[in-house]
Amino acid sequence: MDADPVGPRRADARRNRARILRAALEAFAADGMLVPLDDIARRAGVGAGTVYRNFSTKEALFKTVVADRIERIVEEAKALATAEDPGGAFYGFLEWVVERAKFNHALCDALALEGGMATFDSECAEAEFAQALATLLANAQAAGAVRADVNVADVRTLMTGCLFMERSHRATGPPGRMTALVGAALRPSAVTGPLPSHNETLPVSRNETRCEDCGTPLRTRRTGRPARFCGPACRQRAHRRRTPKTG
Amino acid sequence: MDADPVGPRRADARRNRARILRAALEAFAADGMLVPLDDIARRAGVGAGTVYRNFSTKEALFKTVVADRIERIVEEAKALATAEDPGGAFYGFLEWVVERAKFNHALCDALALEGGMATFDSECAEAEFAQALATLLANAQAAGAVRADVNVADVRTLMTGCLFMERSHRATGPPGRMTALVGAALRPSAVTGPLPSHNETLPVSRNETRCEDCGTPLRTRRTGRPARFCGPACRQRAHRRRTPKTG
DNA sequence: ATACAATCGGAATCAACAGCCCGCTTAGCG
DNA sequence: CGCTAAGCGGGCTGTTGATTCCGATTGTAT
Repeated sequence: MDADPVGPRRADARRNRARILRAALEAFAADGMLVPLDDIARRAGVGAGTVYRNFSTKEALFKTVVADRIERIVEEAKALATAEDPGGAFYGFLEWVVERAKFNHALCDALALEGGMATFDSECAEAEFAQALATLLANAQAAGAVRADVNVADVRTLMTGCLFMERSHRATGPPGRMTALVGAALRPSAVTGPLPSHNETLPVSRNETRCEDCGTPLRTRRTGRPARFCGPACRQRAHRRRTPKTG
Repeated sequence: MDADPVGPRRADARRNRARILRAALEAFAADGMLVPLDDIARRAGVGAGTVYRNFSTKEALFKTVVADRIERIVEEAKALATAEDPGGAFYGFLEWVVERAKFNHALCDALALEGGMATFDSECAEAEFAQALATLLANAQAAGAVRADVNVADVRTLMTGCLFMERSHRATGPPGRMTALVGAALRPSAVTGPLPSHNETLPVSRNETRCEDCGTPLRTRRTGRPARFCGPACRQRAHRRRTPKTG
């Protein structure tokens, strides 16, 4: 899938591949997927062409680098799966992942990708990660350390959410604060009522299908442009609002 | 600051401005700041030049659109400031904002901007928002509905975090679930220990300054390339890991 | 040392976009 | 109606970044 020639014959080629991987690791960690490929090539001391002889696309390079890091995380999760204190293992793992990924822009980008990281490493790392996390969660729940009404998907989302929050909170608060708060939400003592569940499944498309003024869901319709308001009142209000103040 | 000619003389110009604003609202809501300006122009049925005659830059247009939405939110917050049930007002506001912004990519982009949304609307909307939120929070805390050890910055971050999570959780979970969880974390019953605070201030640069293998913080040093590992062991392990599998 | 094929490097190509410019249109006044 | 400047559209320019190409290098086997 990557079309990466992993075993080049010539020694210099093998050396170059390693330098590229090293440079990519640094560069992606610092700036995420947004680093120009040329920068990586320069840091590695090779030409752009050489990068492409090793990795079919920039994305393939990124995936390779990230998959490697994720494997490390999975390793850790597996190691914790048999810990004597399931609660501690679970919360510790959460904090560990966040703390570790916080400084790695690449990991953040990867973990935050639409639909989790399902697109990575031909689902292998993904599946392993989900499995390992599920085990940690189940153990912790069985031990009564985590409220019973959360599932793996919730935890996955919360994890990437913590990452996101820790990064944006860096300027205004101490590290780990957001993660600690989310951790508190997972403790059984935090249960104050039922969580929203899939009673009424209303799958919403990614695009706006709500009234622009009050947020009410709107029926889709084929009459040219989609409807934008749920009624004349909102259209009116929105219009007044949109009209230039001095008009 | 925007250099927007808000009151064009000619009727058609005024009409065009309105159409642009309308198109921008739709387009930004659907795809955030990443929509090409040409798309907005096309949706509005005008040329790109016309957009630029009304808004000095694409960003100015974006800010105008977003500031408007934020004003609405501030309005709501102010209205709730005197509610008879401060706790309900606070949590309700949180949910309302998330629910409302969830379907608006533009608002998400804006709220998540580095350093909150400080860059918006010449700090006016920003200041108002912070003020209104602080009031809601203080009231709720005074009423014992929110744990006392969180501050406005925390809540701001959590709010944008919920936004982020609700969006990425859309595929795997029911709406509002993440927000409900975070809400639980804010309830006094969730307090299980002290939150991390600014005891030891270790300001970390945005770039990687940690061991690439174990995550330990690294001293900066001026010897050419920055250090990448905290010791030979990690360097070794990382190297083994990085070497092509079949080599 | 020599030949030759694997590799290189980095210039060239291609595609997106933001923002600018200028000749053409047309609203609105007299 | 006819004039005139405000306003318009969309082609043009400049930049950035991914990916490709090919003549110049350089390991390596002999």
